[in-house]
Amino acid sequence: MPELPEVETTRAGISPHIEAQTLVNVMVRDSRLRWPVPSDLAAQVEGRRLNKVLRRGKYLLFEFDHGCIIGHLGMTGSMRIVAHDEPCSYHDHVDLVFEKVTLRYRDPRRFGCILWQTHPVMEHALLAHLGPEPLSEDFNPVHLLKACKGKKLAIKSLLMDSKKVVGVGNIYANEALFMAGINPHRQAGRISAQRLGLLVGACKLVLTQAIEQGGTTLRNFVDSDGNPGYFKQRLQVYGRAGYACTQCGQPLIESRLGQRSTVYCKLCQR
DNA sequence: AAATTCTCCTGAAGGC
DNA sequence: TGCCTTCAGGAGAATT
Repeated sequence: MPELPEVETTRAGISPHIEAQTLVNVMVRDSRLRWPVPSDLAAQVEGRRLNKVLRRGKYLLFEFDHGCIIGHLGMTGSMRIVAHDEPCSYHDHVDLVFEKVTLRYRDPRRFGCILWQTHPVMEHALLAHLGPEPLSEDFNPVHLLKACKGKKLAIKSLLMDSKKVVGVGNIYANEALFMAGINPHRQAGRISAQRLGLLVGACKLVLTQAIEQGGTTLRNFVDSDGNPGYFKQRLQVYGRAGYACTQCGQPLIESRLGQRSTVYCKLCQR
């Protein structure tokens, strides 16, 4: 399930292969994604030169002079560079055919999207109200303290709210809260500034490490070359319910928080 | 306004 | 072996 590190791994993997190339053909085999692939997508971009592949949160932005293709991998999406004659298979919904290679979008569960936005791209409804990037200076203890002030919802839910900070999904929210020693169920407004500062640092560290490892492969995430990520070996709590806490040895607890699997140590996280 | 629940979807995993 | 049920979850939309 792609989170920010997986999306960044994808962006870094595909961009050198397609930047500065002309997009010669858009092939939509199945437009039924989270939102329909725009029927005018081909007309917008065919024959145009791709400038850069950017990322905002978990959105990939394929930037042309006049606008951007906005892509999201949802739960099970992936984008790979393939040869023009590579046979496609079930769930390979969209191909962006460039001069030298094809970018292939695959998404079995179809929770992702492929959209078009004429510049300025950040005015798109999906992008306009996003919080700061977690690895930027704008995500800092003061920002998080302000976001948490007076809030009664669980800190984990707040951390996963893209209006507060983008890119922190379920896996890394669990991991960051463990690293910071904070119980995921604790009300956001009832955490000291100092501990929120620790949490900011934990988010940055866990995301940075995951990017260095090429992301986390749980079920079917593969990067742009079809390789899995290796961060799974580093996970401390996610997927380890019932197993021993790496700090104190007590069995880790699993609970549900906003329909999300939440794993933590009752002793180490308060 | 804030918080919670619902919704989309398919493959994997577990039970019998 | 095979069919059935349950579960996973990104995040916007709908509801409380």
